[in-house]
Amino acid sequence: MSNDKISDKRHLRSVATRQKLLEAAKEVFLEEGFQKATISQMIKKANIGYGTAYVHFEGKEDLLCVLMENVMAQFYEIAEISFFPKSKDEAEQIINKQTYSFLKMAEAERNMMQIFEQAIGVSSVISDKWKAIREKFIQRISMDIAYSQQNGLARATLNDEIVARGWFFTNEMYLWEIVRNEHHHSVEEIATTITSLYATGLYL
Amino acid sequence: MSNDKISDKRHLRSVATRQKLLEAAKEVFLEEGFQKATISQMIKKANIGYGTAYVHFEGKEDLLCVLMENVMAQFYEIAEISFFPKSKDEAEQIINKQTYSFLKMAEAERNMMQIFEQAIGVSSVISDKWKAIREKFIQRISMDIAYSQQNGLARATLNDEIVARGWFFTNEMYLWEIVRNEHHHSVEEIATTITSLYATGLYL
DNA sequence: CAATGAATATGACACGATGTCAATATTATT
DNA sequence: AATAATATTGACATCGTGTCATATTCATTG
Repeated sequence: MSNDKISDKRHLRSVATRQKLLEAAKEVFLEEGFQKATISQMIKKANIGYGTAYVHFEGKEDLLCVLMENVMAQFYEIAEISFFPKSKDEAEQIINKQTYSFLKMAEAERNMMQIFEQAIGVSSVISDKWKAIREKFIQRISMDIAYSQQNGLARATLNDEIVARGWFFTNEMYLWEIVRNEHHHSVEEIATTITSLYATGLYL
Repeated sequence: MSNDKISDKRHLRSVATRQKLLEAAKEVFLEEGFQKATISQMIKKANIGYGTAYVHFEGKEDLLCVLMENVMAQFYEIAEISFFPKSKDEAEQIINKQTYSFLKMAEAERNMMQIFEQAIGVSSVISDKWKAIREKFIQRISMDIAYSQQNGLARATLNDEIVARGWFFTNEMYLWEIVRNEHHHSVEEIATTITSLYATGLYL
């Protein structure tokens, strides 16, 4: 009766095993990568019964979704950065900051982002999660471009959505390069270079 | 003795079964997608013994590699388009043409490219094939940028490789959008818009 | 506090896909 | 005709998955 569920011993045990499994899953994912990782490995490492895993999660994908929740939330935060520039230079400055934050996520969360990238190629559930993030960014960027065009800062002849998608694509692909540690330049240099190219191309 | 292998009945039979399997594989891939497609299905459709498949190919991935050979060759051809502009306008024109050819491939080979994209996310062999194509393009674009910079046509302050990668990434992501039929604009409009943005940003 | 019921955990099982291999069949050569 | 080389075959072992009937643990009720 008191505290509803908190003091329910069964519920407490349930939460604990769920947590054990999540931690084991993270370890296995990081050791094996998404594809080679198996539920069986995670179950062994978590010291629970085989069937128990399926009580708490639907499978590998579901497990990873939960493990990536906080990272995905951070992306949504970055997408929300406000954008009301009064000049071309201010616009470039804001964009540069956003791009930098975006790419820095790749470094900060590299390990799990590597798993995430592998999973995107395999699991439609995970892929959809990332697509939602992508569309969120593109929608925001489109609005930013439209705002700049209405204020006479940006070339109005260009279709905002096409530009927004193209711009995000550059950012996204660099993100994955950095995640894979395959980038040959500093994140700062990449951010400033692509931002400069973009701002010069779009703004007047 | 005559014609070495052409008139070898055994060899002829071998080539025929290999071909039967390739054709069956293509059908199954297109019906089921890369992930759901199974070797067993292909074998059944080709009317050959189970083990026979593994004599000719190492597995699904290997099969798809062969099926994509001609498409991949076409990408390499597009990458080779010569680039010696004498003005900003001429540069934009050449770039637009190349981008258009590139994106048109997505439409022309949509069905198999869809399978290819799925496979890239799953198979490291296929993924490497695409990475090689990507690096080929980026290398060529880098050279083109350096050429323009040396001739005073393009902003020399920008790092050519960073710009080249960013530019190709935009192209590539649009390619996959078109492959998936998820683009909301005509290929022409996409090509001219992103080219205009790029050329304005890079050229003087 | 015993008994009943609900929530949780368990592992044996059936299924489907893969790749291998010893045996077989077909064709070439001697 | 015998032998060798090449190509084909399907049964088998293996592995990962997801389900489900059963068992266990805990809460509630009379």
